Parts: sequence; structure tokens; C-alpha cells
Amino acid sequence: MLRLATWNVNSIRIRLPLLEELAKKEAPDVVCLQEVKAKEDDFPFKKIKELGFENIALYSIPGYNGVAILSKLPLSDINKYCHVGKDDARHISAIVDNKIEIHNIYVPAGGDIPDVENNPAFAHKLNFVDEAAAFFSNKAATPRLLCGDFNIAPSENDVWSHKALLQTVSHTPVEVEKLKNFFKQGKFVDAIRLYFSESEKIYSWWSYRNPNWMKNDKGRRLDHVWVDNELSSAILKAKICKYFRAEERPSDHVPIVVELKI
DNA sequence: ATGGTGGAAGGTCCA
Repeated sequence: MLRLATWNVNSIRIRLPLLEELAKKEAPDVVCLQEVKAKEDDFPFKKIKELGFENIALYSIPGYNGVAILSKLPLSDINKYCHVGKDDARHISAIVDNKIEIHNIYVPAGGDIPDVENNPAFAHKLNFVDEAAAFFSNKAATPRLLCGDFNIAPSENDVWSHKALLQTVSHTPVEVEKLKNFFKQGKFVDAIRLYFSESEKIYSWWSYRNPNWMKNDKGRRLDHVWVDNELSSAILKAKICKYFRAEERPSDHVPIVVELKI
């Protein structure tokens, strides 16, 4: 049995108390973090090891982005990837316990304007997703799990209003198409939708800019866990830890936890 | 049509 959490923490240093809560309440064996926003010298290795995560794979730069895999089980074959020519710390992988290859990915947010001509950040996002799709198009020797903040809510019920968000970066048709292509090319299974029906609205992110986030519930499902299709029967449970959004000094994303039988 | 909040960095950027 393996319990894995993925969470965009939006600064690991600010979120240490909540990471401790995650470790205690959800008991993950592996935690994939995005937006750690701390360079290696500032990363709280000691405190994280004290929580039981003795094995840490980190790919970070100062200030922005940064991904990490925290694990109670041994990590091997750690790789850090540069996509579309940018060394911006968005993709790290490791094999956990010699059983499963975990890829932790932070897809660029893409700015505000969904237009590649007028917004280089949006072009970067689309190119990143295309390159990732190509990267994962071949079968791997070890079963794979991909997770992270993909910054795209692909289905109608991954957003509070499909119609209202058609022109909003994260739910535009061009992004959704590219994410679905990525998904198809890699023959992946959406571990979260295996557990929740397609007709159920599920979100993992609520904007900081909406102080009434709980009442309005204008969320989006930006965070994902995908597995190789041969692992689909290994998914036993999935949980979106919405209660983390209501904690003191929350991230705008909440952790997602999956339980696999491997 | 706009601005709303949060984090890190450092006198502004990214989300």
C-alpha cells in the first residue's frame, strides 16, 4: 500500500505547520510539492525529515517555482528536467521503493490573456504541455504515476462554471485539448476521476482573491494524479483535502491524496 | 471593465 499526496504549497517555509498537519492527518508515504519557492540553502530539510520524510528529492531555484518529492520510502533514479529550453524547476522524478516512477510536474500558469500572440506566458504553457506529452509518449519499464499542479481544469465539472470560464486561462479549449492529447498519448488514467463520478463537481484550488471562497465555491480542479493504465486497478482511494483551504495561512491549492495497492 | 490576495524578493515579479 502506498499513500501519495500532491500539493501546491505556495512556499514550503510558510506552509510547514500545514505540512505537519498533512503528515499527521493523512499519513502519506510520499508527498509531491509544487511551488516550494525556496532555494536549496533555504529548504527546511531538517524539519521535513523530522516529520518522517527521510528521503527528499528537490529541484528548486530562488523565488519562484520549485518542486520536491518527500518520501518515507527510498528514492532512486532522481531526475530533474528542463522543458522548452527553460531551466525553471518544474519537473522532477524519482523511483519510489523500486516499484513506481513518480513524476512531479508544475505546468506554467500561463498568465491572464489566452492569446499566444499577445501573451508569451500562454505560449510557454502550451509548448510545455506539448513537450511533456511527447516526453511521456513512450512506455516505461517501471509503472508511472504523474502528479502535480497542471494548471488546467479539463472537464466541465472541474470548474464552477464551464460557460463562464471558456475564455479564462486554465479552462480554454486550446489548453484542454492539449492536456487531453497528453493524457491520450501517454495512455494514462485519471486516478481522481476513477474515484469521483464525471458528473460531480470537484475542485482543488480556490483563488486567494475571493474572500468568500467557501460560500461562493468558485473553484477549479487544477491538480491531478494520473497513472499508467495498467495501474488503474491499483487505485483504491482518492481524497481532495478541502479542509486545508480553511486552515490558518492556507495555500490556494489543497492537497490531493491517493492510495495505491502496489 | 476592474480588481481583488498572497509570497518572495528587494524597490516588482509571478500566481
